[in-house]
Amino acid sequence: MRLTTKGRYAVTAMLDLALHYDDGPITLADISQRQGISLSYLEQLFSRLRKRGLVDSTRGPGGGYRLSRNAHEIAVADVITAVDEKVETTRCGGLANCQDDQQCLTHELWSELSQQIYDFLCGISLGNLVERQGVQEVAARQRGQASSVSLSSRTTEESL
Amino acid sequence: MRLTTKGRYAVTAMLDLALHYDDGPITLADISQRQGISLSYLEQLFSRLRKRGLVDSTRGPGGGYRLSRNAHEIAVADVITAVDEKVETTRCGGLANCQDDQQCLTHELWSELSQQIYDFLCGISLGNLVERQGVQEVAARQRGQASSVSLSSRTTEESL
DNA sequence: ACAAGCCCGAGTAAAATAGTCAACTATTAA
DNA sequence: TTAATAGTTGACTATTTTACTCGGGCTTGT
Repeated sequence: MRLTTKGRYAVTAMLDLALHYDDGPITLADISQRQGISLSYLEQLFSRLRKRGLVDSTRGPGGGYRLSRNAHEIAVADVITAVDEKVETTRCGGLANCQDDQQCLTHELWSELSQQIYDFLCGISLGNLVERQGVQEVAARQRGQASSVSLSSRTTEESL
Repeated sequence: MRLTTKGRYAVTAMLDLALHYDDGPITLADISQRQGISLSYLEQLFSRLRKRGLVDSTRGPGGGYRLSRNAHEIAVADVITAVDEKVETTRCGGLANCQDDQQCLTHELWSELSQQIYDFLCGISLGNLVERQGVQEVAARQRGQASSVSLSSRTTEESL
């Protein structure tokens, strides 16, 4: 299946956006610092998120990103499929041509698993996550430490 | 998450073993031909399956592999975890040290997903699969075509 | 004008995957 | 006792994917 750091980062970043929804447009630099994701990589991810209509962007100073709709209307599955191509466990990508142009012995199994995963991720929205105790705790911690480490050469601060 | 062709091949091969349980020990060459998996690769996989006690082996002519216990007592999850290391979706491998030695914002989510997947794969045994209509059909097809294509340089037949 | 910030595409190093190969050892049939 | 069958092991390798970086644009507020 396709569930990599790309998808994980995207969900984390989107959740960050959800948590700071009231603060107006959020810059990628902010997310980068809070979540420890490189700015360049975030740009790449948000390009896709924007194309899929999950976020709106504002350019220029004071600009940034914000969720395009209510956090409860954005499922984790939406975010992942926006950046990764698929949530699929079959080799053939659901085409059932796995073996000599015919369905392999375990095709059905992987199809079901894919569906299972997809359903699970569809059932959880960013809004759900925001409400969670655990998430709140981590978010509070992140507010505490004023973004100590800078990892990207492109972060705003010239700490080197 | 870790769900690759390695795991898929292993399940397919084990299912083949389950389907041909009554035929006595099954050689890897047989599985290779029926399922289109290279012999060398199967060797690697079965080495692990044996170490995990999922199959018993007999050496020498007439030898081969067989399931170590009833197909209903072997879950798909057992097979996958035997060859792949983990069924885990978190980056940190469940250690919760994802960000600065502390749990990242989405750690909980991926943990739950992992559990979800694991539960699903635990709930399905090789025995369950054998009983399925779809699997029966594919198995019948495989019996029909007397293993037309040989893909490995190491297959027994000297068809070249 | 200029700086903040988004936008975009190409390029790349490292890691993981999917597999190969060769040289064993054990067992059985002839 | 010899030859053939089949499992056993471990090292090695090509390919693919991942996870990025880089450099340059374009927009817009001040």
